Amino acid sequence: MEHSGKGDPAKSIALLWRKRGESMPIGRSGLTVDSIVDAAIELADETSLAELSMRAIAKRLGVGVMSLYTHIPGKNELIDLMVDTVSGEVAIPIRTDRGWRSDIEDVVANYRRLCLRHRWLVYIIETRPVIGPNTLAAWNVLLTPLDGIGLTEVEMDRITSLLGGFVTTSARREIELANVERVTGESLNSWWMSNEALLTRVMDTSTTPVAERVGNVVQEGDLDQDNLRTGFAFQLDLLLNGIELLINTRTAAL
Amino acid sequence: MEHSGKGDPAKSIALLWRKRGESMPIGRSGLTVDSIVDAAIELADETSLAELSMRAIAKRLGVGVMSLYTHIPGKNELIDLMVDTVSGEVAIPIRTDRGWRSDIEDVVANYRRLCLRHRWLVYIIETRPVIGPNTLAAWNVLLTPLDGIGLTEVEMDRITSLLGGFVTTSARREIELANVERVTGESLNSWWMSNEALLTRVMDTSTTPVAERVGNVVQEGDLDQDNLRTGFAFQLDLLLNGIELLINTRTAAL
DNA sequence: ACTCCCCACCGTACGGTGTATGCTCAAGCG
DNA sequence: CGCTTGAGCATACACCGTACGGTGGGGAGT
Repeated sequence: MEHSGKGDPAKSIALLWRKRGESMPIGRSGLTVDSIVDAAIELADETSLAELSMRAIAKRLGVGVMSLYTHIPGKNELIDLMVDTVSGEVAIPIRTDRGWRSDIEDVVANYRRLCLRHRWLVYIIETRPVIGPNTLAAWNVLLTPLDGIGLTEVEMDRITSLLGGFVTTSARREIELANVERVTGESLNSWWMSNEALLTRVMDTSTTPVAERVGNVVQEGDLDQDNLRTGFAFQLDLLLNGIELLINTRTAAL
Repeated sequence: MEHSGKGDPAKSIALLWRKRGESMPIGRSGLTVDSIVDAAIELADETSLAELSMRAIAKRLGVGVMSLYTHIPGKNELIDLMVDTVSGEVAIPIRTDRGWRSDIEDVVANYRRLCLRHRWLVYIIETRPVIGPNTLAAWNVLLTPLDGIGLTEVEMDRITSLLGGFVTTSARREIELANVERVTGESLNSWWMSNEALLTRVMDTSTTPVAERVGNVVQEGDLDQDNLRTGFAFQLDLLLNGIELLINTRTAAL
C-alpha cells in the first residue's frame, strides 16, 4: 500500500519546493534528489509500483541502497516527489472560447492520459494533500475553467475533487483490466469466458434477478478498451450534466 | 498494496460460493474457513489493512501460521473472502414509493456506512471483479432502484460503477483525514495550520491565482467531519442530477 | 481391538521489504 | 599538510508471504 503524504510533511514540503535542477552540491557518485526521483519514475513506468523498491532504484543508479537516504528521508517522501514531478506533465491550459464544458473535457482528458502514461499513479493513496509546485499548478488548471461561471469557491473545490476522483478511479479500472491481458496472456473476453463457465456452475442468481439480467447483457462486450472509453465518456457526461444543471439554477436565480 | 481478485480465480470462486456455516469437517484445532475470515475481518477492523498479516491472524486464532494455508490458498484469496463477507452487511433494499432517487440515496448511504464501519475496505483495489454471493446481492441492491425507469442495461451498469467508485473514493478521503487526527493526536485544523505556515513560506502562488483564491477560502473550514458530509451530499446531488437529466431526456424522447 | 493411512497442523527456512547504525574515505579548507 | 565534514555504503534487524517437509492424532478397514 503506497501512500502520498505519509512522510514527514515538513521534509516533503522542503524537498518539493526545492530549486530543481539548480547546481546542487553533487557528491562523488553524482547522486541528486532529481536523479533519484527520475530513476524511480522510470522504474515504476517500466514495471509497477509493487516492484518499486529502494534496492531496485539503487541498482538502476549503480549506487548502494543506503546512499539514497543521504538525499531523501524515506520512501514515503520519494513518492510525494514522484507524484509532483509527473504532475508537471499536464499541459498548461489555454482557455478557449468554446465554454467551460469543453475546457473541462480537455483538462480531464489530459489528466486521464497522464494516469495511463504512468500506470502507477492511480494506485497511490492520498493520505494527506501534498502540495508541490506541479500538483498546485495542475489543480489550478482544473479550477480555471470553473472560475467566473457562478460557482462559489467551496463548490469549485468540491467539483474538482469529484472530477479528480472520477478520473483516477476510472483509469485504475482500465489499467487493471489491461493488466489481466498482460499477465494472463489471453484476451479479456476469453479470460472472462473461461471463468464465467466456472462461475455459472456454482452461482445462484435466483434472488438477484436484476443483477443477473444486467450482467448477462454487459458481460458480452464490456471488456474491451473501446467499451471502457465509451463508458468513461458516458459517465463524464453525466457528471458534467450535473454541474451544468447547478450552474443554470445558479444563474437563473440572479 | 492489497488487491481483491488477484488470487487464483477458480479457487476464490469455489471458496466464495461454499456453503457457509455448514458442518465442515473440522480438524483438531477447530480451524475453518469461516473462523479465519472472521478473525481477519476483526483484526482489520481493530487495526488496519497494513497490520493485517498472516502471522497476526494466526496468533489471534492461537494456531501456527502455516495452518491457515490448509484452509485458504493465500492472502489474496482471503481478501476476496473478507470483501464478500462484509458486503453481506448491506441491508436488503425495500423499494419505497418515494421514487428512484430517494431509493438510490438510501443504498448509497448504506454502502457509505459499510465503508466507514470497515475502514480497510476502501483500500482494497479491485484487480478483477470477484463475484461472490454477497457482492452480487449488493450489486443487485444498487441496480434495483435504477430498473424500469427508462435506462438500458449498459447504462445501469455504468451508473452503478460510477456511484460505487464515488462512494469508495469519498469514504477513503474521509477515513484518511480522520486517521491524521488519530495518528498525530491533534485536530485536523491545527495540524493543517502548523503545516500551512511552513507551506506559505516556500510556496509560490503567483502563477496559480485561482488555486490560491480557492485554497484560501477552503482551508479554513473544510477539514472537519461535518464539512466532509456536506461535501459528500453536494457531490452526490450533482451525480443524481446528471442521472435525472438523462432519464428525463430518455422519457421525453418516447 | 489393532493397524494403517491420511491429512490437519506447524517449525523452519527463503527471498523479499524499508531502514537504523556505524564505518570508510574522498574532497575541501585553513 | 593535516583535519574536518559528510557522501557513500555494508551490515543487520524486524517484518512480510509462503514453499517444504515432518509429525502425530483421529477415522476407517479388517
